[in-house]
Formats: sequence, C-alpha cells, structure tokens
Amino acid sequence: MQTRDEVLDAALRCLNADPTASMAEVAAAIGIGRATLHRHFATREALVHEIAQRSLERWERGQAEVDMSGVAASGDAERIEACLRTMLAAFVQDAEDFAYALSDPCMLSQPDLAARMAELQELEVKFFRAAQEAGVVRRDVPAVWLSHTTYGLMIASREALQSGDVAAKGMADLVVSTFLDGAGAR
Amino acid sequence: MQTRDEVLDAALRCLNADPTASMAEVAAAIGIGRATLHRHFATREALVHEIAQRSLERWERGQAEVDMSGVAASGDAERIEACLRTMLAAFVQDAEDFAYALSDPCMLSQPDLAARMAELQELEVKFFRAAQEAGVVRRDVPAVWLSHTTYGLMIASREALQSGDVAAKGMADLVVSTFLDGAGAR
DNA sequence: CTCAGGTGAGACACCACTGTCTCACAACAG
DNA sequence: CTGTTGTGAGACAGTGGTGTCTCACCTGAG
Repeated sequence: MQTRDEVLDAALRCLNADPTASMAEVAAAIGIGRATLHRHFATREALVHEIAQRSLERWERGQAEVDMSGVAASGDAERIEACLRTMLAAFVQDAEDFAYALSDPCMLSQPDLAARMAELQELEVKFFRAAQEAGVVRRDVPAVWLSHTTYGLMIASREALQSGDVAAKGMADLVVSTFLDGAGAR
Repeated sequence: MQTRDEVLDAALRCLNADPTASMAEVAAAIGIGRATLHRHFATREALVHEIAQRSLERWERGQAEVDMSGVAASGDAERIEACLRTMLAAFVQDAEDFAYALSDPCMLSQPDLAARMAELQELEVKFFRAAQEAGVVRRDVPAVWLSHTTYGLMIASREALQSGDVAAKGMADLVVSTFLDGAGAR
C-alpha cells in the first residue's frame, strides 16, 4: 500500500526517464495496477498536472526556505550572496523534479500552472535585480537573463549527472562557481 | 512544389513548437498533404531521424567551419579563444534546431544518432581541454562540464528568445559573456 | 491536344492508449 | 467466522494516430 506521495515520486521518475510512457508503463514502474493508478488519478492529465503542481510547490518552498524575497528586500549583499548560493545548490538537488515539470508541453498549456510558474519566475527575477543593485551580480545584463541562466545550468547539471560525467558530490559547487565566476581563466 | 530541405525546415519548426504534433498536423504546417509527407518519409520515425541527422550534420559543420580540432591542436590561446567565441555564437543561432534534436527521446534511442552525437561531443570536450591547457578557460573544472555548460546556455538562450525576454540582436554576445565571465559582479 | 507524373483528400485497417468497469482475491477488523 | 475495503488482472468501447492505398485533379512536357 503506497502513499500518494510515493506514487507521485515513482511516476515522476518513470516519466523523467521516458516522457512518453503509457499509463500502463507508469503503473508498472510504480508497482501498482493500472486500475489503481486510475483510482488515484482519474486521467493522465490529472497525474501530470499534479506532478507539475508538486514541482512548482517545491520551487515555491525553496524560495520561502531561504526567504528569497525578504533577503532581496534587505539589500544586504552578504545575505543576498549566501541566499543565491543556497538556491543554486537547491536547484541542483531538484533538477530531476524540475526537468520534467518545466518542459512538458502539456503542463505549459494549463493556465493555472503556467500562471504560477510565471509568478515564481518573476519573484526570482526580482531577486536577481536586488542582487544587481547590491553589487552581488553584474548589472550589465538583464536580470531575467540571469534567471534563464540558472535554468540552463540546472539542465546542464542534470545531464552531467545522468551521463556520469560529474560526481554528484561536487555538482552543486560546480554550478555555483560556473554561474558566478564563469568558465574563462582567472 | 517544395524541396526536401524546405519540407524538413517546416517540419522542424512545427515539431519544435509542439513535439507531439501528429503527422497530419506536421503536413498541414508544411503546407502539403499527409500522403505527400509520407511519400517523402515513409514513417514518422524516418522524419524524426532525418531531422536529427540534419542537426548533427549542422553541428559537425559548425565544428569544421571554425576548424575546431585544428585550432585546438595549434595550442594557440588567441586562436582558441576566437574559435570558442565563434562557436558559442553559432550555437545561439542554431539553438532552435538543436533544442528539438538533442532532446527528443526517440532520437537518443537510435544507435547511429546517439553514437554520432557522442563523437561530436567528445571532439568538443577535446577542444575544451586544449582551451584549458592554453589558459583560455579555467582548469579547475572538468572539461566535459564546460561542454554541458555550453549546452545549458544554449537552452537558456532559446528560452530567453522565445519568451521575448532578450533581443535576438544581443543574444550571442550575452551567451559568450556569461560563459566566459560568469554572472558575478566584477 | 495527349500523356506522365505529382498531389491532396479521403477511406480504410490496424494498433496502442485511455478511461471504465467487473470480478476474484487478499487483507484486515470485529 | 463474516463483512468490508482495496487491489490487480482482464475485458471492453472509444479515440486518435499511423501507414497504406485509391482516385480525381492539376501541371508540365512534347
């Protein structure tokens, strides 16, 4: 007897590995019957919707845990930088969750999800603006580009981990360092 | 009467916008009948395979145009840096092509395509190693990570362009700058 | 003009997937 | 023991997509 969370976890893993997996395949990956999966989620759409919802909530929780908006409003460079480092590291941890949720075409077509996603991104952009004003990050690029960059590095970290090119242990530090310092020689 | 290339271009655009588009939808987007599309490509798989093939060829051509391997072998820091900048800019130009081809699950399961992709990536990693030895990029990160980073930034640039957050005109410079200098304040 | 070749619309068979439902069975509580 | 609840396997209907094929029509060459 699995909890709903366990079901969702396993479903996410399966769909991450193969976004085209059928409900029968998802059910098998979870270790339950297809009828049971349908009892949890009436439709495939409902399942995907809830997975995406969870990822957005995770994102939101991440922002709240480091009090991203509060730190941004403080204008304190040290706090902002610490907050940024923590968030980047958290993105690496959550890359597996987000990769599916943020790229699935079905999700982006759901108004509630797309709206929520835009809100969270806007909050993040505000944080980067504050980081610019505080002198933590460069001011000569659009703040929204910095948000896209973190997304790109999150995708990169996911791929590097999947292919075994980089050890999980140092991944977060690598992302933080790459984001802040770039790849050019010092 | 459209050429095969025009058909492929239009198909790629359609599938980029909606990877789940049916053959009927792809044909309509191209402006031809479905039967005609099938006359060009016997199966959906054949179409996708050829699109991916084209993207890989484009990637390969990009490497050849700047003589990436030759420049790497020269060990000349200035040439290597110029080559790197050119390639990064080219990635931004080609992001729309690559985004679909490099992420489609079907493609990654085709042995010939996956093998070719691995070869091209290995050549790129070799280039980054040479760039490290020449003192162009930092040596304290795995060269293969630099390859993943360029991929991540390519994805980021595609998203930024799609959402209209960044103007196409300055996109390439932004990617180059972000890659080399990072986001941290100077 | 005729003929050949290409095209798009539409029909058809097949298939995989989805959603729905039944039923036998297992587990648990009283 | 009985009764209740939950489960998985399997059957079924419906749907959308795929591949295949036919045919009327159009275009271009001779």
